[in-house]
Amino acid sequence: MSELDGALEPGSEAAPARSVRERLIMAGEQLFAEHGWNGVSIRTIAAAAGVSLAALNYHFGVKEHMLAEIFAARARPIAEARVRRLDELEASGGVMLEQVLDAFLRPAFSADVGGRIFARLRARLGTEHEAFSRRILSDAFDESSKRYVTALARLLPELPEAELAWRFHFMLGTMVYTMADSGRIQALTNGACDPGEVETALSRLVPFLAAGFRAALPPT
Amino acid sequence: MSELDGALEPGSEAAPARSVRERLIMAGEQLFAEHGWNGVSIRTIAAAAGVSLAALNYHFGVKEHMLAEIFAARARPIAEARVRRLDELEASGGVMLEQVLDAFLRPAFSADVGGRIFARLRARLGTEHEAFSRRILSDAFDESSKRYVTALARLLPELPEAELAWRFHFMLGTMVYTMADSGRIQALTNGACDPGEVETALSRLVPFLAAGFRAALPPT
DNA sequence: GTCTATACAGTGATAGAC
DNA sequence: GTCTATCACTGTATAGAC
Repeated sequence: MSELDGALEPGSEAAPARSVRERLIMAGEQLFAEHGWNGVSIRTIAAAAGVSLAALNYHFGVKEHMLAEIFAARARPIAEARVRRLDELEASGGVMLEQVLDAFLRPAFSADVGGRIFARLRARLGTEHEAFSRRILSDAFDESSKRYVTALARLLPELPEAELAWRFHFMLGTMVYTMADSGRIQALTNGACDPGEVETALSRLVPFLAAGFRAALPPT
Repeated sequence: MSELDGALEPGSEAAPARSVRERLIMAGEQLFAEHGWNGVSIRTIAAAAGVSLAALNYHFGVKEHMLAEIFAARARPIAEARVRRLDELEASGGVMLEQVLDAFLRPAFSADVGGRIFARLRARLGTEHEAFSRRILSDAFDESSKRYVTALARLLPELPEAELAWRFHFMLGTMVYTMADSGRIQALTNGACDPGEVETALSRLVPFLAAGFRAALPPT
């Protein structure tokens, strides 16, 4: 972004001279991940990035905006991966429900870099219902999620629209709660189950959800 | 609790003279529910209860302890109702999976008084994984939840212990996420679905979860 | 034991100079 | 764009009255 970056010799990735804004975002992401939203002050973040407190405030205004930018930066690749996988599936013809669910869930769980960081952030936003948190989530995920709802509707044609929306909502609950890794399952199983293992969690989650999506309609 | 309460004429419920501690807890519950954990200061709570700041600190020490007491007060009746319903079910003989799930979920959703208040608190605690939050949840729910895991294991004898734990964990995810009412389902359905309606949510949730619990084991 | 008054270090945010 | 200085406010602690 900074016009100074161009002066670096080519081939030197991870350029040591990043813009102030980038340094702040990197420091913020790491510190928020380590200590949580309230566990770290913007002063600490500014110091870690080597800038002054007011410089941080100049770039982000309020603390929440900083979180929003960090979140959006991580969320976009996830939403894009979801859409790409769905495209591939639909192009390949006969799609199975399990494949669609895996395509939706896997990018969120994998989250190439800094997975845990993003996961807890996502979980926390999912439980707030202030306008600010809603906006962050909507901007990041509404578009791709609606594509999945459409795809699921085609796979489950007998399911009324509202019922499908509920089941999609339930899926989000299992996903967010597992990503949050609150320690509840460890407490109940004396540590036998660990939601931190991506493949284990997914191999458990997908069949569970697929059965739920296919469940017979409740008697009205 | 206060010995002054006895002086009131009988039949006057909602006694106007409560102990300082009770007034603080009532004010704290309402304000936390409205504005969230960080949205309200202990000064505000103390003022709402008509006592001084230091009096609040005398009773609760740190802010977190106040939340813990409020949560425990709401959680205990829920855990008790769960155990009572399970006792009744088991005493009546032939138990259906759907009945067990309903018995577990309904008390959390109903939460006779101040339902929303508690629901959001529960959801938020479910996403924190600090030792403090874990302890609150464990103290409140581990015992009754383990009874349900046992009951479910009897109903689903072919399910390995670990698999059952995962599915129980997924159920908690759908429950907490629905109770949190984050607005995601409204965003995706343009407001057509409202998780705030207890009977609607339960009638959707129970069949979904029952199918998930009954799902065939994934191929190893 | 219960409560008040007061003080303190640290927070997010802002104003205005450079 | 970035700084210094400062603001109102937070959670917490203590000393002492009843």
